[in-house]
Amino acid sequence: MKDRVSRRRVIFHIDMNCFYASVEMAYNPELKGKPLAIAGNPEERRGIVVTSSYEARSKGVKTTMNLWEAKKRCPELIVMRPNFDRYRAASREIFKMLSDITPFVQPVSIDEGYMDITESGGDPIKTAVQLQERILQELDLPCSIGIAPNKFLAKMASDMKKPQGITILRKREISSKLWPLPIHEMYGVGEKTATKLKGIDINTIGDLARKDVYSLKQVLGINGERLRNKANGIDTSPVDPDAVYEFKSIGNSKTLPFDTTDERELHSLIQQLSENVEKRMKRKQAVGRSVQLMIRFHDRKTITRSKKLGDYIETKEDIMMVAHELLQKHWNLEPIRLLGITVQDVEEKHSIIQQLDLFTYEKEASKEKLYETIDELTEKYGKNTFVSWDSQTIDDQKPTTSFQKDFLDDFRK
DNA sequence: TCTGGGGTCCTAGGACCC
DNA sequence: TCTGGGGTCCTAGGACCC
Repeated sequence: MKDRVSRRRVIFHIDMNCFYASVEMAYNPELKGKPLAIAGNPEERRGIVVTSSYEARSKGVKTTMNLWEAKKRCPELIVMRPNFDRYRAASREIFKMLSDITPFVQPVSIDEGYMDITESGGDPIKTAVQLQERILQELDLPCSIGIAPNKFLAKMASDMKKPQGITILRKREISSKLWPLPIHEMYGVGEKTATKLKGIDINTIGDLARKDVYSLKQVLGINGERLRNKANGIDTSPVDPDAVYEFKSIGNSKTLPFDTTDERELHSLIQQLSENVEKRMKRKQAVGRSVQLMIRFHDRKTITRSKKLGDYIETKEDIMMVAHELLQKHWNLEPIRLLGITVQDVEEKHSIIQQLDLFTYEKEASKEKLYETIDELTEKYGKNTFVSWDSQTIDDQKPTTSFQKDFLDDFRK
C-alpha cells in the first residue's frame, strides 16, 4: 500500500458530460436531442449560461456566454434554472459507484473525480467500460473516462473523447497524443499563461515540454517548471480521498441587478450573504477565523479586503459585523456591481473543541482581574483577539465579534 | 445589453521577532 | 552611525478551474 505513489499507477479521471444539462434530460427525457442551456437567473439581465447540451453547443452556445447572446445564436434554445439538489443527488450516486470499485476516490467537483485503481485488480479497460455503462444504465448520464499513469495525464485523456469516451494515455504515447495539442488546451494553462507562452514561441504542449527550464522560469516563475514537468507526463501527486473534507473557505457573492451606491441596499445584501454563509457553515459544522469582503465596482475592478479574527466565528451576526466594518473602511463610494463575503481559515467544529475548552478555562480564570489593560489581555490571549482595540482599559471598548461581546459582558458584570 | 458564482493555490510585500 | 538575514504571520491580489 505504501508503494502506491512510487509504483507504476493506474489512474482514472471521470468527467461527466454536460453534467447539469444531462441531469435535466435524465429527469425529463423530452428534453433529449434539444438545445438546452442551464443558466443562472434567466429573468435577470445578467444571467449567463452555466452548461449547455451538445445540440446547443453546435449552434455556438458556450459556457459563461450571456443569455441574450446565446438566444441570438440559438433562438430555439430552452433555458432552465439550475436545480442544484438534483445535481448533488446525482453526484452522490455517481461517487457511490466509483467507491464500489476502490476506496481511493478523490472528488474534485460535483461532476468530476479521480480514482486510483492500481490495487483493484482486473483489466482497467474492462473496469472503465463497466463503470461507464453502469452510470448510463442506472442514472441515464453520459461520462468520459481517461486512463493514465497519473492524474494529469488521466485528466488530459478524459478530455480527448466526448461524450461517452474512454481514452488511454500511456507514457509512450505522450509525444503522439499529447504534444500536438495547442498550449491553451493544457490543464493548468489559462488565458494569461497561454499568452505569455506564445510570447516565447510556445504554441503546443510539445513546445512546452522541450523548452529549457531557465527561460520558462523567467516567464512563469516556479510554475513554469511545474508545467514543463506535466507536459513531459510527470506528475506524482497522489489521489487523495480526504482532500474533499479539507475545505478552507465558504463564501457567497451576488451581482446586483443594477450597480448601486445605496447604502441600505448594500447592507441588506450583506445581511443576505451572511445568512447564506452561516447556513452553509452550519451544514458543514464549520467555524472560521477570518472574513473577506469582495467588492466589484461598476467598471469590474475588483478588490478584496479581509480581516483575521482572534477567535472562531460561526454566526451571521459576527460575519455581518466584520463585513460591515470592512465595507465602511474600504469603500470609496463608487457604484458597486457585486459584493461577496467569504469566511476563511475554516475548520470543522470538532477539530477545535480542545482549543476552545482551553480558551474558556483561561477566560474564566481571568475574570478575577477586572481592570486589566488591553495590552495585558493581548499578551494572554494572543495578538489578534483584540486586534481592533486600542491600548486602553477595557471599559470603553466596542466589540466586533460575539466572542469580544461575551468577553466584555463578563468583565463588566 | 458583455462577462455568475463556487472554490484552490501561489506570490509578494510589510510587520515583527530573534 | 548604519545595518544582515531568517522565519512567521497577515493582507492583497493574480491565475486557474468547474
